[in-house]
Amino acid sequence: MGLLYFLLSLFTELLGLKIMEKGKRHISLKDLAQEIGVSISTVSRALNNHPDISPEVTRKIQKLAAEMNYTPNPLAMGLLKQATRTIGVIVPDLVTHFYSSIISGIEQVAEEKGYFILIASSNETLEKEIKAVDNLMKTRVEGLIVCLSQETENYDHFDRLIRNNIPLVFFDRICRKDEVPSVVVDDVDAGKRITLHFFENGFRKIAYLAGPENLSISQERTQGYLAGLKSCGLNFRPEFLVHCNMSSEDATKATSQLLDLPEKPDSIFGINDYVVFAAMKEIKRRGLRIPEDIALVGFTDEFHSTLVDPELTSVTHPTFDFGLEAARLFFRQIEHPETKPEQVVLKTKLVVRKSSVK
Amino acid sequence: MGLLYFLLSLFTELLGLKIMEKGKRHISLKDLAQEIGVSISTVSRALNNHPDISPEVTRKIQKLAAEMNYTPNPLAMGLLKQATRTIGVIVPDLVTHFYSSIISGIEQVAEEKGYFILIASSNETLEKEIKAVDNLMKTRVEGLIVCLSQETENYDHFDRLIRNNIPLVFFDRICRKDEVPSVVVDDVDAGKRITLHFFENGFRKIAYLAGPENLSISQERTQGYLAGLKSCGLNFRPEFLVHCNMSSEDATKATSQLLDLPEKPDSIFGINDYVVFAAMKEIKRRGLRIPEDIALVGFTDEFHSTLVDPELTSVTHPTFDFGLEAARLFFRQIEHPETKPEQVVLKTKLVVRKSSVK
DNA sequence: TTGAAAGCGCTAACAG
DNA sequence: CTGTTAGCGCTTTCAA
Repeated sequence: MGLLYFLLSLFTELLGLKIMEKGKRHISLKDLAQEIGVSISTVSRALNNHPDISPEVTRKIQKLAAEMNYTPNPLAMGLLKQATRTIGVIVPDLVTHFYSSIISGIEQVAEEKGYFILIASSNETLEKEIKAVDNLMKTRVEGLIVCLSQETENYDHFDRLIRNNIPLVFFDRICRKDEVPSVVVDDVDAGKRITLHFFENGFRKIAYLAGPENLSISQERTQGYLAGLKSCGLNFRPEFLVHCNMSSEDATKATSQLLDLPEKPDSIFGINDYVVFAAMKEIKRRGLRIPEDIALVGFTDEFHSTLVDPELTSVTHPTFDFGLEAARLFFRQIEHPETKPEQVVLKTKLVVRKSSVK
Repeated sequence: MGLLYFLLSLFTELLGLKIMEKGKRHISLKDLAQEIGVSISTVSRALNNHPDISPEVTRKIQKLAAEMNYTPNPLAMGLLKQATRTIGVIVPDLVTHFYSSIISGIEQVAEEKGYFILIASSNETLEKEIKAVDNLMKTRVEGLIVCLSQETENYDHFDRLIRNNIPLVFFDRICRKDEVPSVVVDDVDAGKRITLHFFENGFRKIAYLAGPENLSISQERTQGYLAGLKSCGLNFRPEFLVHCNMSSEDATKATSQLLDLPEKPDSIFGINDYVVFAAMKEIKRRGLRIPEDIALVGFTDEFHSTLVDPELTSVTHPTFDFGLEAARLFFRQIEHPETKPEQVVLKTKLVVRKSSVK
């Protein structure tokens, strides 16, 4: 470390700077002002290219600022402007490609607008979701972009935000549809399309591993499932609709339940990656073949669908666009607070692979 | 929204509060002071349980603060204390379970200490890594916990931090070993163990899909690989050591290269999830069987190892502990700035599954 | 026991 | 063209 200090002081001397003592982490306007011998406001103006300041002074100040790599203190700016230029994002988990990709989309728009995003995971629990909301609000994010946890049935923690006019956007798993802008996919349509796809490929005993009943996506896809059955002229069998949560364990149990039925289904679709993969493992564990004995379709991402054997037919989301749209809705609120809540519906794609075609 | 406003005003009235106008997002000490009719400093002291303030006043103020759910403005605190209680974390990607889990570990310690973490992804590129460092420093994080991107060979952006005594911790993929505390695993040992494992199971033509040459983990595991070969009495064949980056595409190409050799390897181990899964796909695509024709071992997480077919023998990291240790090293720097940089080495585990046993 | 004032870094209205 | 001042929310001397 001695060497480093030597280098530092050398560097300081070369620039002929008075300040920049050891340990000084950040340069302030005051530092620059003292260095040059003008007032703080002159420095501030110069850096903001205020026309009042003489060109040479401006140049000189900007040069020094660059050399000392001055960056405005966001805390001071935040305090002053009462705006932190930070968005909080809450997702059910960070491992799933789905959310990571959405976050990238949000990030892109945020960056264009000069905003940062603070990411928090609810780990699919209501408790952590509430905590995340509280923590993010404590840090004075300007608003939140959220995908509900699987447990969330009570919305008090969001109602508080709505009451205070704090910008909020829901995506995928949503609530308070009329008060909060949201981005979703055509879940009803997706559920229906899967059902039709099974039917067209000769499957008649179609089962659905739905997620928690409280989730909007579960409900909508169930609607699609029912509509699909109807339009195929198939009867709905209650025992073929099983709810489970988004964990491997629970999904395995639910799959078992289906496979233990006196009359087994010949095809299953599941609501998310964990559910589908768990189903696949359980089916294989029992020595059943996919798709010959049981066909399988899921909602997953490209990468994992083609990783497993057989490759999985699945509904893929336009995840990146999901993020883009969510961020856009967010900034619409920031920039035009009076805009009415809008819901953006994106299209999904059913990508057919081996797991569902005999 | 009309209803919500009504409820808000009702709520306000019930509490008999003068302030809390529409649109007021956050309560300040000033608000509380005005409400009660004391000075700001009295409120501040009361909330900090300063002994000077009379018990009744203290109680009254604390009650009001709770009712109006006052939370101190972290921007103001940060400005004042010159400490944001925020840590920046930079990982190569967010999709891999490995990093998500490490982040959880970091988060746990951070939370205990009352710190927040800001997560950024380098997307395995140097460019985004540098940007992430700059952005995080701009937001005045107190320091960084970093896993290098695969491209990082130049460390200027970190040297700047080191020069300024900004707390820094590297994990897994590290550099500046003597100046910066770090957490790694016994990579040499892991590489050696895999090689021995292959040997013990009858494989003699052992190949290694190494990552980028500049990465510490690549180098160390290569050492282990070489040591392993030696202790088995096998000769090192240069054509069996192939470098590739951490993408599926590149890994597929590298695998092809191995499989195109006049004398193919009978076993391969790869450095990370993407590499291993790409290798698996390519091996299968060519109609080769695993493990009969080619055995496969990788560094992956539990979840994905058991997802694929055949289940994958792999080295798993104690990811959560990784995060815990990294965070601890970080706080050691915050709390005892003079401590010498320390390197923590964690143990890996070789979990044997079907992909490597005939 | 409490209040007034300064200062953390910054901008903007107001003076010169 | 440039400096002075006030204030964003908070803690902490210093005064009373």
